[in-house]
Formats: sequence, C-alpha cells, structure tokens
Amino acid sequence: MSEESSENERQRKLEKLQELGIEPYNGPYPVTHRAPLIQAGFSELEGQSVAVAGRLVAIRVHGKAAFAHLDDGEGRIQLYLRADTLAETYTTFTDLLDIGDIIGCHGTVFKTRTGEVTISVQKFKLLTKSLRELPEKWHGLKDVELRYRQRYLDFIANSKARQNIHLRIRMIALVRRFLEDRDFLEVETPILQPIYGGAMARPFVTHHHALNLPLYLRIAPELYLKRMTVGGFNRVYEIGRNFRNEGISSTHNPEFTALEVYQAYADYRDMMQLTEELIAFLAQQIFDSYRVSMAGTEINLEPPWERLSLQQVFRMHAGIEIESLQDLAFARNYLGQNSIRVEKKLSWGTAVDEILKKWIEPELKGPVFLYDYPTVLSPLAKNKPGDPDWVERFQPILAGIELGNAFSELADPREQRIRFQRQHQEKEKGDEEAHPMDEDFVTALEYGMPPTGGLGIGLDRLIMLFAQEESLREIITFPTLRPKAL
RNA sequence: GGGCCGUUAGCUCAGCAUGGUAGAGCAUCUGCCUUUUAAGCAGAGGGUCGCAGGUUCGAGUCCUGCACGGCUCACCA
Repeated sequence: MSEESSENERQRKLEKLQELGIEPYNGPYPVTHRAPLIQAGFSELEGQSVAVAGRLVAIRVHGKAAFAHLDDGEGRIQLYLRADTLAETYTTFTDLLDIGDIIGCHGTVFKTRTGEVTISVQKFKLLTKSLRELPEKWHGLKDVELRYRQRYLDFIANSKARQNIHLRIRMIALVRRFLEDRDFLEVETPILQPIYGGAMARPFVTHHHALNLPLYLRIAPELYLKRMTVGGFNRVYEIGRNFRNEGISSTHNPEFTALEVYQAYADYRDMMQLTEELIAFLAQQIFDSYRVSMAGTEINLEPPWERLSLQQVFRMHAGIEIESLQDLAFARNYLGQNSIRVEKKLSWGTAVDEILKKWIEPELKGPVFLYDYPTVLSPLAKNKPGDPDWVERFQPILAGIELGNAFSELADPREQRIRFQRQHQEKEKGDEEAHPMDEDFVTALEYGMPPTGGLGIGLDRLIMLFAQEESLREIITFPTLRPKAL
C-alpha cells in the first residue's frame, strides 16, 4: 500500500538517522526569533544570526543548494541551505528529512534576488521526525470529515482554520477585559448539577458513583449565578461550556461556550446597553471599525442599536397584532398560510416563538434588540410592571441569528414558584425541554435577590460571525463528531 | 430522527448517464540541477474505488442494505 510504502520510507530514513547517531526526537531548541518578526524587522536583522524552529512545509532541492519553508506556528519563513556551508549535514537534510519534520536551525538573515526574507542556514537540528505524509501543499485539506476528525491536520494545512482559533482566543480574552474593566468578577459555578435549569433544553445525564446520584451537565449556569447575586456578588460573569442534548447543525453544537453576566440593581435596559457596548468594543478591537462584514452584508455595530418590541416587529414583518395569536384558531390559520410547520403542541407561546424564529428573525439583519416577550416563553424573567402576560426580556439579533437572551431577572419567589409549577406541568405532559422545579433556587430567592439584569450570549455564534464563517464547527476547536466505526 | 448529496492513491480530483484489466496533479522514490518558491527536466513505485450483499459472462460504474460525513428540515443558543 502506498501509505505503508511512504511510511516505510520515512521509517527507513528514521533508522538511517539513528545509524548516523542523529536522535530523531530531540529538544529543546533555543529559539531567538519568530517568522513574522524577522520579516517585519528585516532592515535591522539583515546579516544578523537568528534561531528559529518549526515544521518543514516545503522543500526544494537544487543540487548543491536547497530552499525550504519553515512554519513556526506564527508564520512561514524561507530557509536557504548550501552544501558548502553545511558540509556532510547537507545530504542529511536533502536525503533524510521530509516535509512535516520539525527542525530548529540558525543562520543569517538575507533577501533572495526575488526579495524574500530568508535565513541562510548555518546549522540545523532535527527535533521531531514525522512519520506520515502531510496533506497536499497547494489544495490543503478539503475533506470536511478529515478536517474535523483530524483537526491538527486542518490546522497544519489550512491557515484560515488556525486564524479562526486565534480569533476565538482573542475575542474571549477581550470579553474578559471588557467585563473586568466594568468591575465584573469572573466566577465558576457547577457544571455537574443535581437539577438542571436556566434554559429550555434536554440535558446530558451522568451518574456519580460515590453519591449514587444522577447528575446533569449544565444547560446553563443561570440559576447558580443568580444564587451568587443573592449571596452578595453584585456583578458576576461566567464564560464556560454549556451542554445541550439536541441536534447538531451549523449553528448548534452539543457543547458550546456561553457568556452569562448578572448585574444587581440593573434591568434589561442596562443589559441592552452592556451588550451593544461589548460587541462594539470587540469590533473596534478586532476590525478597528464598527462596520463589520457578516454573512455577506455589512453591519454597523455602533451603539445604540435599534430596539424593536415584539409587538412592533410582528406588525412590521408579519403584518399582524401579536396578541391576535392568542386566538389559537387564528394562529393555526396564520401559520398554515405561511407554511410554517409547528411540530410542538400549538399554543400562544409556541405560535409566537415559531413565527419569530422562522419568519421574522432570519429577515433581520440587525443589529437589533427584540424585546418584551410573552411570559409563557420565559419562566425566569420578571413581568413588565403590572402586566402578568409579558416579561422584560430581549434577544440581540445579528445577521438573522439569535445571539443570546437577556432579561430583568424574576426576583419574586412566589411568582417563581408558580412559573416552575407551570413548567412542571408541561414536563408531566411530555415537554422534555420544560424547566424542572428547583426548590433550592426558590429558597434562595426567598432570602432575597436584589433587582438584577442578566445576559447570556452564545460566544461561538458571535465568533462565527466575526470570523465570517457559516458553520459553528469552523470556530470550535474540536467539533463534536460521531466516532468512526471500526 | 426525515429528505437530498457525497465517500476512487497520503492529499486534491477525473472516471460512473452508455458495465469490459484503475487515471491525473501534488506528495514519495531514482537520476541531473548552487537564488528557488505550486522550482524544473527524465524515469519509477503506490489502489481490497467507504463496508456488505445482489444483478451480470464481467461492477469503481447498475440495484439493496449499512457506516461515516455534508447540506437541509425538525429542536435549541
């Protein structure tokens, strides 16, 4: 087989290297410079000696001289190797090293006649022998299954894949900086929870042996973060993984990274401001502009963002009064006319939700805050003053995508208990995503939670939009896949 | 979970409508080559065509099932 013969070829070279007394897995190596710095600082570095280390990604042998490209993780730099400088080690390089091998080398910086900044190698050291052939140099690794399964190959072969992860890391660091600057404390709350909550979703279930207890992987940290505001932590946030046992799609992964923020003595209007300022800050830091190209259109993220109540948006985009959907016969008729399929049991809440998600939101370029939601859809949000049917809740929409969810938190333990009981009834009726009763949380509210604004943002989706990708998997370091059957 | 599409050399892809001994480029190997950059020139090796059945004298190609993946619908952020 070809793979075998190629591996044997590399195996043969590895054995030959050992015969020559060259250790094929070596290290460390004292690196003095990184590729982008050598290129940027050429005028100062010309003629100077530098030491670099990285993976050989291209080799061009021209008889008694050779060129190679080294990828050091930050960039690529060309190497120039000559038989007269390197003596007998020159043939070691040309005969026994391969694309994919990791080496360290030092030499002087110069420019070739074509103007490329290059290191004229004085000495090199093999650090790691690669036993498998890398993906093709020109087309890279295209096969999406291989790209996600062997993500390390994707990162080696496709610079956009690497850039996406760098962007992700940078954005998350910037979110932390933004919140630290506003005196929010980053906290850690349980991922393993005896009662899951804070969202409507099916959980993953696991089991603790010593306690002989079923535990759920959190679907959201919400109820614990609110317990912290009860405990006197007035500005908290958490960035972490949530787990939802739902389908996988270009905008859903079973584990995803969410930001949740809680600010005591604030409400959802403050959270709107926090949201637009946060995302505008990210755009400024990353693109140096409020105008950002997302999903094929330019979006202006400069605050303040448009704010549309559900009443307004239903009038504008659906041409109906939202309350008219409380008449289920009308709702059924309307959904049918617009060929919106509803698999769940039709109710006032599901009708609103379906029209919003399938009909209205995809049309909204944004950025826009949709606000004031029906209470039935929001078991943890606070009612609008004097109006039990509506809650103070909003969702930020960007390029037709729901980026998150926020509300004035429900602090009244009596009302919270009733909402839980209603959810519990839905669960009894077979709604697997209904919120379970959490007595301990209600108890916490009975001790008193300050008025609080809460915000959740799906960071993966935000990163996806900033990365100009159309699938979450492109910005998730290791996307969830079914293991290959043997 | 449903529908549609895909799976051929290490990688990127042809070949399949009309069945007849498996192709190209890159990579690899051999030879030549001291400023190339998808280096070049000459030659060579490399395949249970995703897996299992079926139809057929004959299947990469047609049919069925399965696996994995992508898109999409459904659910959710």
